[in-house]
Amino acid sequence: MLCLNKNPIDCFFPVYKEMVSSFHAGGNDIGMNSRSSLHVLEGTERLIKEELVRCIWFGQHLKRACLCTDNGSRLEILSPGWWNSEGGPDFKHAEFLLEGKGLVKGDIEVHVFSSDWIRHQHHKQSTYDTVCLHVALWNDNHGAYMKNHRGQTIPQLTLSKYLDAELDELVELIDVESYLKGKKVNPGYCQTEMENQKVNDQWIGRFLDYAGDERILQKAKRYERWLEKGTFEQVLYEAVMESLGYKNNKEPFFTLASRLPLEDIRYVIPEDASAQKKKKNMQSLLLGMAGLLPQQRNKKPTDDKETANYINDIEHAWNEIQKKINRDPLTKNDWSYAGIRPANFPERRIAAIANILSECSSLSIFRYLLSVLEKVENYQEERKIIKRLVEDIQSIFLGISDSYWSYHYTWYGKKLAKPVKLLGKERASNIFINVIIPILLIYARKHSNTKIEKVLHLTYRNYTPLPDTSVTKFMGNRIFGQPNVSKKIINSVRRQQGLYQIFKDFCENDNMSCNKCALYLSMVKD
DNA sequence: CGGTCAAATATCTTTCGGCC
DNA sequence: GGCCGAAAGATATTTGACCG
Repeated sequence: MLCLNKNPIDCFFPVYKEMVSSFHAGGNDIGMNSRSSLHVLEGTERLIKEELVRCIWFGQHLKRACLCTDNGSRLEILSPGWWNSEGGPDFKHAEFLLEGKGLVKGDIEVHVFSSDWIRHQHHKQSTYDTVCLHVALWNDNHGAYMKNHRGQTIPQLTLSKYLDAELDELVELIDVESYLKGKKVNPGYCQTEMENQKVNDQWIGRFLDYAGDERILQKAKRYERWLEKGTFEQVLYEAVMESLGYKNNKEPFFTLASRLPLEDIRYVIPEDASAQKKKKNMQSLLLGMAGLLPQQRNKKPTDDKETANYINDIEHAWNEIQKKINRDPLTKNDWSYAGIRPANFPERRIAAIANILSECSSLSIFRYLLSVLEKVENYQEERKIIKRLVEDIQSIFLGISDSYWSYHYTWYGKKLAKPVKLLGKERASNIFINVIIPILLIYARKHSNTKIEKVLHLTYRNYTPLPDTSVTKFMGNRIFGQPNVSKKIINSVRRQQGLYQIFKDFCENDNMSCNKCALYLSMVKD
C-alpha cells in the first residue's frame, strides 16, 4: 500500500495529482484499450469519457453553422437522434442534410477517438449497418470516413473542430450525472481490495483528503484562466452568478454576468444613491438584461396591488436604465424552467444577487471577502476562525430579505404566508466551497500569503459534508458498499469532494477504468 | 386538464459534546 | 453521571412547469 503519511496536511498540495501521474507515466497502461484517453489530451487535462462526447453531441454544443464532414462535405444537423440504451448505435433516428446526398435519416455512433470504430470492431458488426454518421471527438487516425460491415462508406464528423466552448468549460457545464440514475452500482476494485487488505479507515480517509484538495486545485485552475481576462472581483461575480444557475441555468447566468460586468453596473448605478433606490435599480438592471421582466414576456393583469406596484416600479426603472446600456438583453428562451422548483426560479436568484451587490460597498463581493479574512486571521482559536469565516461570508447570501421576493416565487405568483429565503444554507455552502475557496486560494498564492491558504484549508477540512447527490451516493456504494461505513469516513466536504474527483477521473465509465484507478493502484502497490 | 415531478427551506426530533 | 444547549439528522411543506 502506498504510504500517505509523509505529505503536508495543512494546505492545498497536489499529492493526488502526483499519484495519478506516477501510475500513468510512460504510457504503458494495462487494460483493454491499448491507448486510453489518458494519453491524448487536447485543450484539457481531464480525461474525456465517451459519455461526455455523447452529451456534447446530444446537446449539440457545436458551431452548427459551419459543420463539414472529414471528407469536406457540408453538413447540417436537423436532429441528433435519440439515446439508445440498448445494444447497437448510440443514437437512433437522427436526421441531417449532407451535401451531395440531401436528407439522411439513420443512427449515429459516437466515440472519443475516430479509431475507436475499428478498435470496437464495428466494421465487422452488422448491427452497425444502420449508422449513417460516425461522430468522434478527435480524429486520431486522420482518415476521412469509416466503412461498415457491408463495406459502405460512413461519413465522419470530428467534433473537436467545432466545439462551441472550450472543452474544459463543457466538462463543467454538461451534466454527466443524470445517466447514473437508475443504474445499479457495482462494487469497484477498490472495494474488493479494501476487504482483502484490511485497509484502515485512516488510509482511505487520507487518500480522499488529497483527492479533495485536487478538486479545489482544479477549480482554481479554471478560475485562473478567467482571471487572464478579468479582475478578481469580476471573476468572483461571474463565478457566483454561474453557481446561482444551479444545474440548468449556468450558461445564461454566466452570459448575463459577462454582458453586464461590474464596471458597467457601476456606470449605470451611482454609488451615492440611497440604499433603496440602489436596490430597485439593481434589480431592474439585472432582471431587464436577463429578459425576465413581465413586460418582456406575456403580460398578465393582476388585481394584487402590491404586485402591481412592484412591477410598475421595476419596469419604470428599467425603461430609464435601458437607455444607458447598449447591449442586448437575453430573452426568455435563454432560460430553462424545466425541473426547477419555483423557489429557485431564475427571477428570484437574480433578485438575490441584485440585493447582494447593492449592499456590498462598491458592489464588490470580493472586497467584502477580503475584509472578513483580515478580521479572521487574527483570531487565536481554530474553532473560532472556522466558525466566523463561514458565518461572516455566508451571511451575505443567507441574510437577504426583499419586500417582494421574500414572499413570492414568481411574478404574479400567490403571496406566501411566511417569508422564504432567496438563498438558503445549501446554496451558500455550495458557493463557499466551489467558488469562494478556489478563488481566494488563487489570491492567497498570488500574494504569497500562506496564512490565508492555511485558513482556507482549515475551514475546508473541517466543513461538514454537503447533502448527498447521485455522485456521492454512487461513490459511497462503489468504494464502501455499506452506507454507514461511507458516512463514517466521509466526514468532511474535503473528503466528499474527493469522491467527486475520483468519480470524474475513473468511475464515470462504470467498470471500464477500474484497473487504471489511482485509488485501487495505490492499494495494491507495494 | 390533471397528475407528476423538481429541490430547496422550515420545522421537528435525536444525538452529541461540553461542563459542572 | 447527568444536565443543558447546540448541532446534526429526518421529515414535512411548498408552487408551478411540463407532458401526455
